[in-house]
Amino acid sequence: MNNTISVDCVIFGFDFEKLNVLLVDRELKDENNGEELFSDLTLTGNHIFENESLENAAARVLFDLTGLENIYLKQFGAFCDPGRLKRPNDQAWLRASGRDPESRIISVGYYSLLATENVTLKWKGRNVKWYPVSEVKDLAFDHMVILKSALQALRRELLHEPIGFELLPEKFTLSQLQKLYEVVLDVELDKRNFRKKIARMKYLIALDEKQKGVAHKPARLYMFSREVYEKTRKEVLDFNI
Amino acid sequence: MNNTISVDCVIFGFDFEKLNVLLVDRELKDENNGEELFSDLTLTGNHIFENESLENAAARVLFDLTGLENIYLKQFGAFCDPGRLKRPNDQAWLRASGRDPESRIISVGYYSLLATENVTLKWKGRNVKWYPVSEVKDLAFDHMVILKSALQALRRELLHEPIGFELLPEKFTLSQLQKLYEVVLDVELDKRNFRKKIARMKYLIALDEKQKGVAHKPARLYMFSREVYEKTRKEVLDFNI
DNA sequence: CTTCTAAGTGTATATAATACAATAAACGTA
DNA sequence: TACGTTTATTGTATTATATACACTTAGAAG
Repeated sequence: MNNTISVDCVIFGFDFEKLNVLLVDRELKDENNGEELFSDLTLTGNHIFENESLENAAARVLFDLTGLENIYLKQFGAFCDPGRLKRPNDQAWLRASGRDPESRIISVGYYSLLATENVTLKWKGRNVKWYPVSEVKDLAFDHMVILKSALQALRRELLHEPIGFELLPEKFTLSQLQKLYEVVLDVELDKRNFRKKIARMKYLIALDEKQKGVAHKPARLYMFSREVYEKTRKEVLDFNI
Repeated sequence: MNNTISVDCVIFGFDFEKLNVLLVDRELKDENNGEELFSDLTLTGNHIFENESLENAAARVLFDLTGLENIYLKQFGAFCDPGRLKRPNDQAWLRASGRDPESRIISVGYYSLLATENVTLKWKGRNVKWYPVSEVKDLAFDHMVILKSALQALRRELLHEPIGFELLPEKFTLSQLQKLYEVVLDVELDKRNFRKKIARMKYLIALDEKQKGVAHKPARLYMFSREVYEKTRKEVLDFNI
């Protein structure tokens, strides 16, 4: 019973319109006739090596898939699916792939945040694509449970920590930031009230720079200052029971 | 390489004065001369059985230790300590106990909440005691990291969900509830403002019953109604960035 | 009946949340 | 070059919540 622990990465990307998640189309074809045995979607995961930290394993999975390093990664839970690999589709895949059916017991979930704009993905031959989170209906194994848990954790985090910037390019407009909150939290926000609120975040730096090439009044660009954030961060203790 | 996954339970108890945690004094004596080889403190943990869910394993650890069931349990993280069992004290224990030094890689942390008043603990021969959280300075393995993480998770949770009641007996006074918040969050709260705030929680039910045997004006007793909570729970979405 | 102790309660002020609409800047096109 | 289209930007009035603060009351003990 080897390799009982894996990490699964829920890689979120924002494209200014919707929240996406990176999924692997795990299609498998018959070696003889090329017939597609089945096709389904999974999160990206991998086993952890001996003497490798969980965090490292997650970063490795992300790097292997995208070639990106120093990406925001947050652990959001450990999962064990008693019914894992028990579903017909998964069993078919097991038979076809020759994997050990008992090879995965526990998986530790990490979500990571990317601006899709920033990413030129190196797929290394795997069939990987962005899918709008709102349209993902079914995933292999218990990955749907894991995805929902990741989304819940992301929402929670977004409400209390300045992690939205991880989903945006370095320079962004306030409307883009607002849209990000609206999309992730699935709410509509008033433009003026939103700006009043974020005006209090000192770590949001207004640049002397504007959007270019847009067919309307160009928006001012802003950036996030981690330095200012670290300095002005007060111990968050709202006591809003 | 078997049994690579364990759960560790951080068992919090509240005694109306301070927050306590249940720790095992892992003292080990020489079989020949009865000399104490060392003594240190650990959280309570155990390996997970095959085909056992993480949640079940945590509940089992709690039950084995205390004889209690249906206790509030919350997963707060997965940990892997690369330096685990590398410290001199832990190595001494390893040699003395004859355990496999590689036997634990990952541990999944759960915290549980108890009113110490409610508990008559069945130690099953183990050397287990309540320790004030604020006085715990050093634990074996990476258990100090895990305890700090549990406390952080508990604080976060306490601010947003009605879990404080899990740390109180069924009937309690408002002053006890306030003290609980003060102790766990390490703040001082104004009595009147606190009561104004919790007056909004409909699931806090005032009973027609008072404290007895106290040498001052007796306080009214309250209880928590899970039913009312479930019904009146609005999707918490403060958008307090 | 006096003392001791913690329980219980209200008001004024400051801060934050919400609801709501007109003007400005860039581009494309007639 | 005037006009239409599109999104950016800004303020005020109202309501709700947060905070600061001190006296009276009920029971027990002596």
